[in-house]
Amino acid sequence: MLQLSTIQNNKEEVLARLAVKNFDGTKIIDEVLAFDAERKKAQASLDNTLAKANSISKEIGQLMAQKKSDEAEAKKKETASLKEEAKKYEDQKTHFEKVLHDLLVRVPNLPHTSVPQGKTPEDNKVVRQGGEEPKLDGSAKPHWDLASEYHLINFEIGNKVTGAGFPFYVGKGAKLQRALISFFLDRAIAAGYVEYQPPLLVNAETGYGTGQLPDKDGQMYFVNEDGYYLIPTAEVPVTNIYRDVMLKEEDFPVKMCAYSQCFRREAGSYGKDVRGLNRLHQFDKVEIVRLEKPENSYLVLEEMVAHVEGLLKSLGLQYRILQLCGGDMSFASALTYDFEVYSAAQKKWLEVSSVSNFETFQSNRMKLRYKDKNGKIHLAHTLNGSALALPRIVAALLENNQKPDGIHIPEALRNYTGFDLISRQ
RNA sequence: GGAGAGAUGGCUGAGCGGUCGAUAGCGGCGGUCUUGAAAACCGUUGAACAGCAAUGUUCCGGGGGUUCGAAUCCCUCUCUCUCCGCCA
Repeated sequence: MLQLSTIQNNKEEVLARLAVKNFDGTKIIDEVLAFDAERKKAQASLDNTLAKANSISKEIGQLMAQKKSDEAEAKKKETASLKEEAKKYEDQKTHFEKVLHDLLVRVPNLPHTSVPQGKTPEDNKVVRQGGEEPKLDGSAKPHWDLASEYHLINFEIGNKVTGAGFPFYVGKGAKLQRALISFFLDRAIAAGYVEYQPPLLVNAETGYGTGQLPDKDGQMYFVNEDGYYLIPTAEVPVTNIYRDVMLKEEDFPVKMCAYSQCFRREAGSYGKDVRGLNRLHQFDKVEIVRLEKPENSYLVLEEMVAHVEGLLKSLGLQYRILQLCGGDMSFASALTYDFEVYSAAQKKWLEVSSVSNFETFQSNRMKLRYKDKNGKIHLAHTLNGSALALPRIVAALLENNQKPDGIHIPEALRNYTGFDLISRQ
């Protein structure tokens, strides 16, 4: 959530930057400012009333100590009207605070000044491209055919046991999953990230902390009985470890990584690009999360991009890095790079990672702060990225490495899989 | 699931319904002493909001209540611990 001071001091700039995300903030920002003024007024009135009541109470205390109970009784009557007044201002204050918060929580983060204007994925900017285009002949098959031909992934039994979007991984398919997870985690750990295994269910407060709520309510699976949400990404539990935490300057950098399964309802996205592994309700992902001082966060973002890029190079996949345009960015992000790998048999680019700097948007919600050397308190910056999401990596690996004798496993993975070829039985 | 105990400042731990934002110890910071360090001694040391400031208000797990006045009494929720039951 944006800081009130940012909105108060730079209203015009805030509106202009929101417009880059195609968000018309004129009405809501005016409301925010108006309600904040009301809130302050109520607070000031309440403070005055309470100050009066407190001083009378003290006098009563002194009178009682001196056994002057008559005078004390007289004083008590004076406070009756103050109590009512205080109650009134208290209610006002609570009301305005709630309204203000509900408004603020609906305003997206400001995009970084470098973010290009745009409405659709076509407006994203290609930053760079790497890897070689896989050479396949006309008989190349998409991964869903390969998956069934080599008995790696079984969508049908997933349909039967749960529903669409919940496949079973089988045999070498399952092993390949495990290999990728271990490979990604080991690379993150080697880069200095501390591994966490987070809970897969979180409470609503946590959902608000990272910005999924209220924006993405309805996209998360919800366990009604206990009020828990299934996590759409490990970012949610891992970043919230630091909710309501006051760090010291020397605690930085904070580098965390986590493997988790991710659950997404994907409501409203049926029909398009959903074949095979392209879009699932449950999938595996290794996430990297960082907390940083504001002055370092954009350097760190580039570092994270380099880390993800290194993974894709190791796997020998052709990839490109996009800077997302305002319209394609998430609610909470200030700057996002997406990674896509080329799927040779489907002849299209598949998103496999998203690396973002949230600046203080999440930390303001979470009260994630640090004290600098002078004891001044600041909000920390939060960043995260997928490193990497498995399903589309698996899709690209299967498709791009299909040869007449089977599917070849990239060198970097062979220590993890224990095999270098998936062949027909 | 049943029974009981508890939640206080960075940590440990006191706290009678009326100068309690809170005793004390540890830790932190500053100083004295020392060539330097340790020890000892002295001082200092929570946060949020409003205000140029003086200052005021709020915060003793969360929420509600009683009272002129609540860390202290009552209700409720959450969490932690102990015992019993169940269990991968």
